[in-house]
Amino acid sequence: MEPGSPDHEWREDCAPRRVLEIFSSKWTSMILHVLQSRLGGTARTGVLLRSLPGISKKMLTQTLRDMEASGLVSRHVHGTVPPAVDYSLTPLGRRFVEPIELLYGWARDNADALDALAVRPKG
Amino acid sequence: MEPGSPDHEWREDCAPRRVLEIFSSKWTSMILHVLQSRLGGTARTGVLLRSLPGISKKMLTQTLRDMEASGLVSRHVHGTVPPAVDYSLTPLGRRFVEPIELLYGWARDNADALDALAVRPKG
DNA sequence: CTGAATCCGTTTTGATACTG
DNA sequence: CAGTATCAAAACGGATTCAG
Repeated sequence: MEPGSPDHEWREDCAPRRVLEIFSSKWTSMILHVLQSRLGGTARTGVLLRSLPGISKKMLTQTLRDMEASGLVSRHVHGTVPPAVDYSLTPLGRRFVEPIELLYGWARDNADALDALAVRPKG
Repeated sequence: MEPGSPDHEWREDCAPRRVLEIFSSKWTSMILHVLQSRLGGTARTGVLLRSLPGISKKMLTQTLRDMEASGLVSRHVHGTVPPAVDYSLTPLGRRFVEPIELLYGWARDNADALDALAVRPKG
């Protein structure tokens, strides 16, 4: 066989690679998941913060800003004291919940394979 | 309702987060995919390089080293001239191909949602 | 051909303290 | 409570050089 031809021409802007970009942002998919688990797909900042052990306030805000710019969530500010802000899934955001739940579902069903992974989470 | 309890206690070492680590490495899942598409789950360095437009030799080698340490691939050196090295999926690696194909399949079926994403790939 | 080892700059992530 | 500023560390990634 002539192995010369790169048949797996994965263009840099192909669909799978675009999806990967969502998962390559450390917190984006987890935020979408938490929002999805809430009635109305909405949660306040503090809820998100407490639902994601390990995230810092800065990364949460930063990631939410990026997600808003991408059209995945919408931001709602209530003019109250003390301040209250909540974030909701947009219709686009709701679509991306699907592959995320698919992936997380596989993970829960295959925890044993993950235990076999020789690499521990960072530490 | 008392909203005080963080019911979505996502421990930092839970299964979904462990899977995310694979996808948060830019090339890991793509390498697994290319290997899976080959008979025997094996490919030589040059094939991988040509199959993944945009990857550099350095990142390929580095990622493959990490994957070997994680137990996802095995490295085989042929004592020939010129040198020949190929990489194969381990049984563990084959398991992780499943969620990857799941995700890529969703991406291919939902390219329209990806087009709607306001954020373009980097450039 | 494979791939290790530099140097270097960019991007991402994160801890901490601070403002309204 | 929500968000910002600052500083630091880590990951990422290209270019180059060297070796088997």
